[in-house]
Amino acid sequence: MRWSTYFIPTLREDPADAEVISHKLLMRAGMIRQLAAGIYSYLPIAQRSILKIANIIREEQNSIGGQEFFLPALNPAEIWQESGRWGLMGPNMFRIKDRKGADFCLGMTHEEVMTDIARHELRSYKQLPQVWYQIQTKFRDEARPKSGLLRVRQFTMKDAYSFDIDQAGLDKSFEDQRRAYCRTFTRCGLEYVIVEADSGAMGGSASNEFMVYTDAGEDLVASCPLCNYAANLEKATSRLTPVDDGADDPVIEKFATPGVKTIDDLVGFPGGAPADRQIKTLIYAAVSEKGRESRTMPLLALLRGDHALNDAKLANAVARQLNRDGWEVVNVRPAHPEEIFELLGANAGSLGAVGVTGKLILIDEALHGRQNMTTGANEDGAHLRGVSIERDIRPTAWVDLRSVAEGEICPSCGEGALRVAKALEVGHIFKLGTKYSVSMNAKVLNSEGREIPLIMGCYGIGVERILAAAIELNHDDAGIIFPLSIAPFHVVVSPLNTRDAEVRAVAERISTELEQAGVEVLHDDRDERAGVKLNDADLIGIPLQVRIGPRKLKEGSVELYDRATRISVDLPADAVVEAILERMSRYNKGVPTEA
RNA sequence: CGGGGCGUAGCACAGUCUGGCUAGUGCGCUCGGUUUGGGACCGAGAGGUCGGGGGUUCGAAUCCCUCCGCCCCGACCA
Repeated sequence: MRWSTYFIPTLREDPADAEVISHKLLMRAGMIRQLAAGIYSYLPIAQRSILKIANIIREEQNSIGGQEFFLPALNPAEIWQESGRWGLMGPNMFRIKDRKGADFCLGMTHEEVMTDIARHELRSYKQLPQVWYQIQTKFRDEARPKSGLLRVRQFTMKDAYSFDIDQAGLDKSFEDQRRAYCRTFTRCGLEYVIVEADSGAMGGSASNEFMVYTDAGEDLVASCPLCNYAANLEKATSRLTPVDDGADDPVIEKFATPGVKTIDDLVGFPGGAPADRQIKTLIYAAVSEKGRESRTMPLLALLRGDHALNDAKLANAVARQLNRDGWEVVNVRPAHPEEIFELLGANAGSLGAVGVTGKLILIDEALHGRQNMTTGANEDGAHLRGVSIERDIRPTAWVDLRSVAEGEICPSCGEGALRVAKALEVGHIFKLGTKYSVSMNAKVLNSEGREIPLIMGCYGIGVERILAAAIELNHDDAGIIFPLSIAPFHVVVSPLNTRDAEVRAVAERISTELEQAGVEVLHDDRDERAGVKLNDADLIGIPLQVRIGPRKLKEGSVELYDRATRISVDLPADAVVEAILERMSRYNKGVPTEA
């Protein structure tokens, strides 16, 4: 490919509205341009990388028996209504009407379409298992698109679905995918970690996310440096060191606490208590919907005074309590001050659950067995001490509600101090079970002739996120450093002085020979100064570069430059093709084919 | 949806507070010349509904109203 006629509009300066590194470099390298918030055009070299990533994904899916489909992005409302997600997806789903006024949406994912095919075509356990996937554009009307390609409204996703007759089959399909994901991300040059993840309100059991550690990520991952425990903060747990509560079975005593509004206030208040001897009482409101009906229910969430509530854990716990009789919890939000006063007769700062009955009370497991605690008295300016939890509080359910904190002890090995770091989700696999097969009536006959719902798994990979993550992980002050496997080209051939006929001729010859050997070459035949060519080549991150200058060429040599190390070696001009092939094969051998 | 910021040439920005010459600067682009191993130099040019609409004024990029778009923080994110 000749650079002079190829479209790579590089920029010298960072665009004003780019914040994260991958966004700046994708723009500067001439890979993407923005069309609207969270909507990007992929220019030629980005498209080349994306096709390579997609192809690696495809090869690994095919290797575990996956069969590629291409499904409609445009979906009729009916199938989403059937699965119950037409309402659940809320404003995150793009919705349109056709000319007759019928409702359609743009697919955010394809459980519904796949399940629809499965229920029409799969009849017998003999046809199972099936692993179906596609690589398609997905649409999500994100409330806040951001960070270049990391959080967008239109993106490419590989989504796979497995259909099995039983749990053992699902376990195998899941494990196949897990291994295929490991190989996929490794081949793309990403360092990743597999974490335990929240499977969300959508149900399902096992759930693993594939995360890349980067500050550009939006998730938090807790991991143990001593064992292989790693979990999304929405799921992570830890072991706590016991707190000494002092005297057994004390009596409850009310005491005046004028002006005390927070846990901290009470720590410093005479006769108060340390934070880990207090009960934090938070009031939330759960909004549920059933068809067009909507109702709001207040609830109490109780935690140890120094512990932080995890919103995702609370939302899941509330859904488990309230999702029944067709009601679906759609939002769990902090209660408004008026709602709090109406519920407990006091204002935030003096709230507690002692003596509260007939309300939904969720209590964090870390409070098990605790006594002689201090909490609000449901009377402004007053608190209670000597509260023994099992004796004095009647919770609806004990649940895990708190976020683990850095430094707490690993729940798996019991020794390591957990670390918490930002990470980007590039893949997510989980066991769906029968949620969609039941709601959409996708059944097959088992070996006993009985009709049973298909057991499903679903497995997603964000294609552009792999590209962006690769850049977040591999760059320097000169630009992108692409892994060979997903680089737009393998080699840039740079004649450094295009006025020199000999330099031009050698560049032509080397480019042609490389192409004939199957190497993807970008021949920088532009009439530019050497500095421009070298800087552009570094910026777009092509792994290898052949630099041909008049001085060294007089002695018969050219330079082979390695983008990652920025080291170049002089080689005889007629030895460079072989040297490149050797380096490329060494790289390819370095990539494991088994996880 | 709440809070903050921004919108002037392809890109990055100045000018706006305090209304007034022909709306500037750098990069990029075109032409001519010189130059040629880490984003060259000289000269000459092209390129603008100052985000849209409305208003105030003798006069609006600048002041007022309104709408739109984009970025950041938060909420949200099967």
